[in-house]
Amino acid sequence: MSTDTAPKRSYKDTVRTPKTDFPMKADLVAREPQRLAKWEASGLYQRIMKQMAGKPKFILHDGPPFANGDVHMGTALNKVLKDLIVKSKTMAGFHAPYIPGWDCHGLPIEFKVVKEAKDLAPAEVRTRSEAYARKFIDIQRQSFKRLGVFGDWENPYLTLTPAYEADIMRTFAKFVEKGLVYRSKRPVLWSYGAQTALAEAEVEYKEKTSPAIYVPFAINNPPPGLEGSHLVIWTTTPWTLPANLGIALHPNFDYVSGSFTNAEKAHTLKLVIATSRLEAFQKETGYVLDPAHAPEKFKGSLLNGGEAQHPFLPRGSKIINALFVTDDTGTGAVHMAPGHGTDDYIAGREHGLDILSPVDDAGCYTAECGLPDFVGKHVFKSNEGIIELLQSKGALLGNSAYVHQYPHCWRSKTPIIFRAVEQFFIRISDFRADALKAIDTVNWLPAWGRNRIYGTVESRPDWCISRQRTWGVPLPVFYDANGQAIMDATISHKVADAVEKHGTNLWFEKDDAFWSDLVGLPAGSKRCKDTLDVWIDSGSSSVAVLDRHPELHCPADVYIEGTDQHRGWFQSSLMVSVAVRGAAPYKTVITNGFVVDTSGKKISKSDQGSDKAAKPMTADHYYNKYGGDMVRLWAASVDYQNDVPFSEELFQQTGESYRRIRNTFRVLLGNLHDAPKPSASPTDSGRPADSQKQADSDSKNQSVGLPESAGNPSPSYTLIDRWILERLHTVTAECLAGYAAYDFRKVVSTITQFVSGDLSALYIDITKDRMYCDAENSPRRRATQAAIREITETLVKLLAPILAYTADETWEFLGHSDSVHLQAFPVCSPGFSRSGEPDSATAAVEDLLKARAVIQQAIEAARQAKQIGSNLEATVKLTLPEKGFTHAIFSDLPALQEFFILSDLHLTRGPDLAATVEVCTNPKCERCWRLLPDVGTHADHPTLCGRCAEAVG
RNA sequence: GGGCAUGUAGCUCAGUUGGUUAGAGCACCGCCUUGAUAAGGCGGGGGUCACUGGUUCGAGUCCAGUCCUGCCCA
Repeated sequence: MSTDTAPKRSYKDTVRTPKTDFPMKADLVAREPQRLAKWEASGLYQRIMKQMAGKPKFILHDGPPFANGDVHMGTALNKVLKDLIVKSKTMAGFHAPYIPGWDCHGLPIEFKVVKEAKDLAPAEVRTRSEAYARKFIDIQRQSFKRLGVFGDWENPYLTLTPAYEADIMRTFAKFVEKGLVYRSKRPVLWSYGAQTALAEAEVEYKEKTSPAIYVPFAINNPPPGLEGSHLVIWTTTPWTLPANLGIALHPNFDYVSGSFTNAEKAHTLKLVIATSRLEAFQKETGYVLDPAHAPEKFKGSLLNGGEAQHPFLPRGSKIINALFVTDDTGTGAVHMAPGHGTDDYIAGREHGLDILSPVDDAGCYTAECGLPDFVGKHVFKSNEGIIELLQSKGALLGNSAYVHQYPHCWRSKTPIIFRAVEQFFIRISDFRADALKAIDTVNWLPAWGRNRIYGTVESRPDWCISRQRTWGVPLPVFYDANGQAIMDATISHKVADAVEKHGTNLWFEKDDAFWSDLVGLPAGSKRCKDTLDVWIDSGSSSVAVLDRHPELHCPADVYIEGTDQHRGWFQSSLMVSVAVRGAAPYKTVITNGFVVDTSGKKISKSDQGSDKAAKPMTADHYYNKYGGDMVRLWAASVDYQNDVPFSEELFQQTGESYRRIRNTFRVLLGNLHDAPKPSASPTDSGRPADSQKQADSDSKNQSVGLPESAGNPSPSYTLIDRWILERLHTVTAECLAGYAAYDFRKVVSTITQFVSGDLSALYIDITKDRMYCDAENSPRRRATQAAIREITETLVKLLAPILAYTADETWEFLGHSDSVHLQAFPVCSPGFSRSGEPDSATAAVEDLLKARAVIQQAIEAARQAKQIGSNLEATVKLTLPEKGFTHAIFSDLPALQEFFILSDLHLTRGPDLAATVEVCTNPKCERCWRLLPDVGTHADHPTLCGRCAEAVG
C-alpha cells in the first residue's frame, strides 16, 4: 500500500465488535460468595415464597442427612438434585417450599463422644452429642448454602428438637395404641464394642479368620442300625456350643452312618455325615470311612424328633429337621443355639427349643453357660478353651482356620455376635399387606425401585426398635415393681407432652419417682433405659415435619435419596406412615446412584479420613477450587439414576462445558451493547404475576429514548434469524420436558449442543459480518440483535435452576435489576414452532448445511494445500443437484454468501452436490476483509467495499 | 448364595416400536484465524456395541446363559 504521503485511515474503530464487561474468566470462587450474600441480604428465598404463595404447591421433602462429617460429593449430588427440582418447579409456576432437615441422634455421634471421654454420665453424653451434631449441622449448612441451594436455612427441622422428639414419642404411642409393639427376648446383632444391639444397616461384612471345628454328638436311643453313632456338627463359633440346644438335619438329604478311622490319631468312631459332604469331611479331618463295612444310608427325616448328647454339658440336644440346612459347607448336621442365631431362633421356636444366651453386654460368659471356669471370660477369647475342653472329652474331630465374611459393627469395627436380649419390636405382619398396597400407589423413578422396596418390605422381619444407647429418644415406657413392661399410649403421650416443654434430657436428669408421679404410676415403677432406633426418628418426619409445618403437606410430591434408602428412609417412612395414617407419605420416589471412583469402586464415607483415600471427595474442595456452579453443573450433567463415576479429572471436564456456555453468553451480551432494549421481552409472558410490576419498571427505564423498538414489534428477521429462533423454540420445549421428567442431563446436553453446535459454530459466526460491519441501524443487524436478546434471555432462564450464580450474573448484564430466580420459565413462542414443517427455516437450513459440508471439505483441501488461508480468500463454485434445494434462498446469492461466509460464490445445477475452490482474485475490503469486486470504486474510501463505504458514511 | 440394577469410541453418555456406513461432548492429531483471543472456526483418526448361544431376511436393540461392577440382603 502506498501510504508514504498521508497517514492511512484506520477503519478498525468503525467495526462494531462485541463490547461487554461480562468477564470471560468466571472467577466463581471469589464472586459467588458476594452474590450469595446479596441473595441472603435481600431475603431472596422468602421473596420467592411470597411471590409464589397461592400457586399450586409442590413439596419436596428433604431426607435428613446425618449430622456427622463434612459434605461428601455424594451428599452434594443429592442436595443439588433436590435444589434443581425445587428451582425448576418454582420456575414452572409451583409454590415449592424447601425445609431442610438433619438426622441428629444415633450411634456414630455417641460413639465419637464416648470415645473421646469415657465414663460420662448419660446426661453429659447427650449434651456433648448435641453439641457435636449442631457443630456439623452448621458446617453442612454452610456448604449447602454455598452450593446455591435455596431453602429455609434458618428454620430447618432437626430430629433433636423437643417438638420433633415429642412427635417421635407420639408416633411410638400410636404403634402401642394399635397393639403393634411387643417385647421379646430374641437374638439380635450385638456389638460388644459399642455395647448395643445394631440395626442391619449398622453392620458391615469383613473378612475374619475363625476356628472351624468338627464335633461329634452321640445319638441317644438311636434307631436300629445307628447304635453307637454320632452326629457330627461343623461350626466356626465354638463359643456358642455352651448354648447348643439342638441339631438340625435336612429332611431330604441323604446321610450315611459308618465307622470312621483317623490313622494318625489311631482313633475310630461311628459317625453320621451327609453323603454329599463325605468327601470333604474325610479330607479335612483325616477320618476315613471304613471300606470293609457298607455304611448305613438314610434320609435326614429319619432322626427328626430324636435327641443327641451334648459333648460337655449334662443335657440333651434335640434333633430337628430344617430346610435352611445346606450342603455347601459342614456335614449336613447344623449346631443349633437359638440364643445365638436367627435361623436357630426361628427353627427353635417351631420345635419348642428354649432360648439360652449366656453372654453379657460386654460379650463375656454369664453363669448360665454352665462352665464355671469360663464365667466372665470374653467369648472370642474362649474359643480355644472350648476347643481344649472338647479335645479333653475326645470330642474334637477336626480344627482348622477358616476365612469368611463375618458381620462387624460399622463403627467400632469389632465382630458382632448374635445374642438374645429383651427388646421392643414392632409387629410388621399386622400391617405388611397395607404397606405393600401403599407401595403400588407410588410413582417410583426409576421404575425398578418399586420391585426393590416391594421385595424389601415383603421379606423384612419384625422391626427391633429398642437400642441400649444414650443418644436417642427415650422409649417412653415404664416397668412395674415386678419388672413387667407397662405399655400404655396415654402414659407415652404424657411423657411426650413433658418432653415437648423441657426436652428429652429431663428423662435422664429426673429420677424414677419424679417420672412415675408425673405420669400417674405407683411409686416403685421404673422407666425404660432404652432409646428408640434412629430409623424411627427420621421415619417419623412425615408426622413431625410434613403434618406440622404450615407450608407443607402429606403426602409429599417427591422424596429423592440414594438407592440405599430403599431399605432405609424410604422404608422406615413408609412403615411409619402406613401405621399412622394408612397411606404412603410420598407420591413419587426418585433414587440417585452412588458416587463411585473411576475404577468403579465405591467411595465410603468412613474411608475418607484414612490414608488410602488421598483423593479429595468433599464438596468444599470442589466449590473452593472451581466454584459452586461447577459442582451444580456437574450434578446436572451426570446420569444420577445410575452410579456416578467420579474423579477430579472427570469433574474438570464439566469445566469445558461451563466455559463454552459462559463465553457464548459473553459474545451474545457483547453483541447487544448498542442494541435498543425491547419494550418487554416476548419470553416474559410466563412471568409470575407478582413480579410483573418489577418487569414493567425494568423495561420502562430501558425503553426511554428508544422509540423505534417500541413501534417495531416484529424485527425484519432473515432466514438465519428465523432458523435460530425455531431452534430456540425446540430447545425450550426439550428443556421444559427435561425438567418435568427430572432429566437434568437432557437439559444440559440440549443446551450445550445448541450453544456450541448452533450458536457458536453457525449463528454467531455467520452473523458476525452483519453485526460488525453493517451500519448500526441496518434492519438485518437490528433483527439479529432482537434474536440475540430473545436467545439470551431464554437460555438464562432455562439454565437458572442449574447455573444458579452464572444465570443470575448474566441476567444482571441483560439489564434486569432483580434476580432471575424470581422469573418463570420461558414460554415457547408460537411464531417459531414450525421447525418440523417443510417450508420452515429449519428445513431450508438443513439443505444449506448439506451444501456447507461439501464447501468446507473443498476449502479444507485448498487450505491444507496452502493455496488459501481463511474462507474469505476462496472463490467457490457450488453445484446443486437438479432435484431439491428449492428454497428461495438458493437463488439469493448474497444470502448464500453470507450463510457460507464466503466472498465469492458461483452457482450451477448438476447431477450431484459438489463444490470446487479456486483462489479469489478480488481486492480485499480493508474493513470487512471480504474479497469483493467493488473495492476501490468508492472515491472517499478507496480501500472499502460498497457496503462498508456506506456504513462508514 | 439371593433380590434389584448396570456394561456402546481413551473418558462420560445418546441410540425411539429390531431396518442404510452405530452418534454427541470431552480428550487427541493437523490446519486456519488473531475484530469472541488465557477465545473462535474447519478437517481428521478412534468402536468385534462385555462374552457365548438362539430367534429373524436382518440384532447395539428381542430371548437364554456366562462374566464385570454397584446397592440391598443372606
